[in-house]
Amino acid sequence: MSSLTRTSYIVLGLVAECGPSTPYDLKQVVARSVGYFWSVPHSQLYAEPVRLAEAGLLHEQQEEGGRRRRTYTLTDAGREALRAWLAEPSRAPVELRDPGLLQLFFADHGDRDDPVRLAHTRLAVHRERLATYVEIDGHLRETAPDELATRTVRRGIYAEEGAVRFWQELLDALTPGDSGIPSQPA
Amino acid sequence: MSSLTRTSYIVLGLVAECGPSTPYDLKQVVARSVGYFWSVPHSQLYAEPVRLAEAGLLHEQQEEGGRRRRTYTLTDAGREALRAWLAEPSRAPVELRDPGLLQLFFADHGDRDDPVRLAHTRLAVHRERLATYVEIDGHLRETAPDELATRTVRRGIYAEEGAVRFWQELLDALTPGDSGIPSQPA
DNA sequence: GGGTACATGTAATCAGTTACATGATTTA
DNA sequence: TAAATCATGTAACTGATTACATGTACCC
Repeated sequence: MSSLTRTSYIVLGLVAECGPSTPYDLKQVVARSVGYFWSVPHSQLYAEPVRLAEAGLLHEQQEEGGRRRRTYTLTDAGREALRAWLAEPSRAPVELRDPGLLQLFFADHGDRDDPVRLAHTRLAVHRERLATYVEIDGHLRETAPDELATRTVRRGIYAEEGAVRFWQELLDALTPGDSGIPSQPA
Repeated sequence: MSSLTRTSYIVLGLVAECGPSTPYDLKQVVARSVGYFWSVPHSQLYAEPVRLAEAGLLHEQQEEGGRRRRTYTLTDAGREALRAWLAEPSRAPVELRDPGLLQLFFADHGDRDDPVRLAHTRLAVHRERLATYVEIDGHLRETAPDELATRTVRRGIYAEEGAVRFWQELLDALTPGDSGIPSQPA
């Protein structure tokens, strides 16, 4: 019964948000919300509610017939646990955990041209992600401009912009004068 | 013998970088380099080299007397594994995993004034981290301006700047007109 | 010479990942 | 009606976290 994990609060929060939910419901919601910045493998969305139910923070109800789906509801204790967590702002630092950055960090031990390819690859990844966020942002600004949760996507946008800037600068530094135009015109 | 993890490559990379190392050496190095963006608990720095040695990627040598410290060296196979990993740019996305952002995401289910306190707390955390990076950056620009690994700290700087911007904007939005100067001068 | 911090490791637990498995719908 | 995809779960493994434990050096 060790203290609750981040996953626990994600589940509690989502059940609070969405009302009674099955693990599959949670999976769906995660995939188009929190999952962008904090992924949870679907097997955890089956395992974690079981733990939370044991701890009395969720109520579990199982279908009689058919698939015997389990539906989870927030208990009062669960709601209280969520409030308590929210009331205590975390001081934990963000870890970037950027796989590309890791590869750059050790690039001295690879081949000469790895970093250029790395920068190209990473630029593509981040640009794609940035585009996704911008689109979501535009959509949310229309449909739910005031909600706090809506704001979170801006955090992603700034982060991706920083990443794009970083890799672009690296690329510029690594390919000096390479503008696509031959430097010695024939 | 499942495929190598990120931790594996961190260990391989650090041993490549630092030469023969004990787990404690690795712990020290991690704490003032990679650890800033990809932490590794020290117990892993004991466990992982054992696995890598079994896989033939590190060579293990144990002291005879005293503490019987174990020192690890890169084997040819290890060097090759590192090269191979570096040659294949990761396409995996970065996950922000910002605990504060998680709390903001679910803030609707907490108390009214949680978000303001959250923003203050997070601003402090990110400003502090930003200052650290700026200092490291200044130092590295003098001592090792060319190395690629040196560049990684800029990634951190941009990321922290984005974070500061985000939380500051949130704070501004939540405390409109609160400039420290009373709005109705007496 | 007693406390405190650094150095060095092990053990137990548990969360997370991966893989497997199968029933229900849709679609071609 | 076969194939593909969605829905719904379980099982096994293993890496990561936490806690424990002890030796050594330094400092007051």
